[in-house]
Amino acid sequence: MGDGLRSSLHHRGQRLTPQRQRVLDLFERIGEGTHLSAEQVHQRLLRDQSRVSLATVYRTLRLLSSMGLLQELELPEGGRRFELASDAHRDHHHLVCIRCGCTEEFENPAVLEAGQAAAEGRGFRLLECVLNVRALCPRCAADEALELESPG
Amino acid sequence: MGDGLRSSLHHRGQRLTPQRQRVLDLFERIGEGTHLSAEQVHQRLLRDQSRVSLATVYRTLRLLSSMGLLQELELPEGGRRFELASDAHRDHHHLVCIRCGCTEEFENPAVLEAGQAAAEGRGFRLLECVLNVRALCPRCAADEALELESPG
DNA sequence: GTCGATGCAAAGGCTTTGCACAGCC
DNA sequence: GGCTGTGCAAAGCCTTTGCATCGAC
Repeated sequence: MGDGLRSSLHHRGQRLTPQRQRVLDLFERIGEGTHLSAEQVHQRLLRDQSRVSLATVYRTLRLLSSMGLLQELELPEGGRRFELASDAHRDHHHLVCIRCGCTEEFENPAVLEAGQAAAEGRGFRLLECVLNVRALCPRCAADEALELESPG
Repeated sequence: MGDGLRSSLHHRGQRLTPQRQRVLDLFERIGEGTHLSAEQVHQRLLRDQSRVSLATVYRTLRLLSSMGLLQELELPEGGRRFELASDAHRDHHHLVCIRCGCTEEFENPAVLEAGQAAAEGRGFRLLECVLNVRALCPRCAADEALELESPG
């Protein structure tokens, strides 16, 4: 545990520090489906008695993303968020409620195929294929229907 | 021209101002495939002798997006950008070069179907379905290959 | 004439950066 | 021991907001 990270870093002439280890540990502990902002990562580490400065959290999130260990979500609402990017979990997509912010994940090979077709047809080399479905979750859809009946 | 916008605004108790007209005009003039940031909108309007403050540009972009006349892109790199959201142009997707930022658009009904299936399966009400494909364009892929051969 | 919209400048949030010191290799 | 990484605070960027004035209806 941690040696994979260590050697990946060494290949790049970089070092394994306790801070980097703690950030990656956190994401591994909370599992694949959870999306955290830099601020949330910072808060959780403080709660765990792991003192890491916010600046280092930002630097580490960028580093781990560039190494492919984390993945940045492309959801404009609510700022940048990151999640673990495990192989088993790659090419999954997000269903986001625009009202309460809750997210569900799903997979569908047709999406990757569509991205590949588009990239190949234009001579692009595909790197990543991200589908975001914005929607209302069942609860928020019900709430909204109520508000339309009796506004105010 | 402009009366559709006027009556849409009046329905909401809002007014058609020259500034709002100018922003929408700009997007209609440049066509569907072009994505502009708030700053770029501001610059173009200045160039056209249409004096609109940057604050108003921001307010207007948000307004027109909430009315469904513009659509915000979800590309983290390079800040928020907007494009015209015509019916004929809905449900198109973006192929983005992460190196030079150039974008291509494409359509593929399989993407919308995937989004609909995910939403329906979980009881969500689908609003929008956005696929972003990150890739290297032919030129940047070639440049990168060269750099790997002879770094520095 | 009223009430919403604009322009300006200041404030705000989030993120990055400069620098001295700490600590990994 | 050298050189990368950290922490802190300051700066930076993009966006929003308060307020007086303007102008659409």
